[in-house]
Amino acid sequence: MEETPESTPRKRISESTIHRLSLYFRALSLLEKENYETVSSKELAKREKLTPAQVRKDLSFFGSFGTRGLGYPVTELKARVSRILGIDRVWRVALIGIGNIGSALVSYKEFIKQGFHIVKLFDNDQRKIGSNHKGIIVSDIKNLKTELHEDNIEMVVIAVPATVAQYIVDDVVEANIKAILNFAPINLKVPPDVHVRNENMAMELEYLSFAMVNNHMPKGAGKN
Amino acid sequence: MEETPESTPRKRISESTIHRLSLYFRALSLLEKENYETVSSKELAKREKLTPAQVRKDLSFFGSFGTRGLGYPVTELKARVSRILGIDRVWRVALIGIGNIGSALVSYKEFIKQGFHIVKLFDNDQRKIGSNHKGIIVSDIKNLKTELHEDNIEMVVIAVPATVAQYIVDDVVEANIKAILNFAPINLKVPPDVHVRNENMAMELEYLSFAMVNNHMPKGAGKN
DNA sequence: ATCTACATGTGAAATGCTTCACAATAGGTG
DNA sequence: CACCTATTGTGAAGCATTTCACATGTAGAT
Repeated sequence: MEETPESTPRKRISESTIHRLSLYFRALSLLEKENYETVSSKELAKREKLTPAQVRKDLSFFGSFGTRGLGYPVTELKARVSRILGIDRVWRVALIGIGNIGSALVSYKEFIKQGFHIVKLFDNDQRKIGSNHKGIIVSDIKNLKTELHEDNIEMVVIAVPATVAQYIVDDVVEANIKAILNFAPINLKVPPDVHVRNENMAMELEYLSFAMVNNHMPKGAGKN
Repeated sequence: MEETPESTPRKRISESTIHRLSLYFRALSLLEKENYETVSSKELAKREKLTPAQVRKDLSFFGSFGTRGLGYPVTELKARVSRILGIDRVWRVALIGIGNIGSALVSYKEFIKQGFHIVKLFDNDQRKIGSNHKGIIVSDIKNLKTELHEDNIEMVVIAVPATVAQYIVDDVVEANIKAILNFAPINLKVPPDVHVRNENMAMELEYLSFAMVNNHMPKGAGKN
């Protein structure tokens, strides 16, 4: 049979597909631990509450990784998915804002597991600057631009209050960073070539609230 | 002109619309602080990087809140959106797992602001049980079921390791809780009438990673 | 060698979501 | 009052995503 290497696809891949790739990755990691050699789209779908057709279609955007009658080879597919997601490498990440959220993220295991290494911390609070968090010394945010550059940072996580987030992002953008994960509940303005993803933890609680007061049935209810 | 009270709509509201309601709410809160009396769909859209048509369509699912030629009354629309989302009230929330993430969430301001009151904490670690976090004493997870019930908890936030999350959720479900926000990177199995929303912070970094290695243009790039 | 069971990969259909475009209408101006 | 500008609310069109359904292919059993 022919090798089909995963490749950058011609068509634009949807946001949902990319998010599902993350789900496949985590399911495959587990399957690998459980010593599965192959897995069907059906099983993969069941584990992440998706449909088999969706799993197959998602994967098919990137190549043809399975064997008819058998399914997908777990270890190999995991490697391919991690390659597609770009997490088959280490990313150098800086974290700005060592408050509640920031402190939690420094020790967040899932980041490390997936190659996101927080190697730099920034804050503006004199009591925090110079202190040590998990082996990293907190830098003064005044030196943001120069230090981001000197340390070859590729991604930045913003965990500062909404009121100052935009000013900080402006500096981050000037430091030529192209990927920002934002925890501040505000819409950041950046140039068109900078990627921003927002993490808004209250939003999902609001969704639950909405669902409760509107008897919104959970997705997939009544399918089993 | 006629009053159009917001009402539970006939059609199923999409997940994206609900999430955008959260964005409208936060934009309106800001506009209110800035003493705007009215706001157009155009301005609202600009502030949250959406399109005016989308704003109008989203709102129209719930009623007719604006005035042609003028826009929407800020304070009133905010009140209506918060009512639609069910955040015009207090929700009694329990938080399970007082690790990195859990500790951060106890002090997370956005929750309180929107009516999500964490009134109960649980952990299984003897060193943590009995300790005081922001005025709340950590309970033993052994008493989960009874205490959730006795304290009229309506929502639960799960911030425990993935390996034990399912066991805990089983108890939560038995305690008749219908809304769960899950921070563990695992797909929780629950009965069809229980709402689960997942918060996976690594997922958004993976998206950024994908975007970077695939020169995936940011959404909306080239529109300005 | 043939048959059966299983499962992928994929066009095409179905469904869902977003954007368009315009009638309706409010408010201001002369 | 007539007119002009601004902006909503909404069917309908356009576009995107999901699901269907089946041809294709593999492995194992007899």
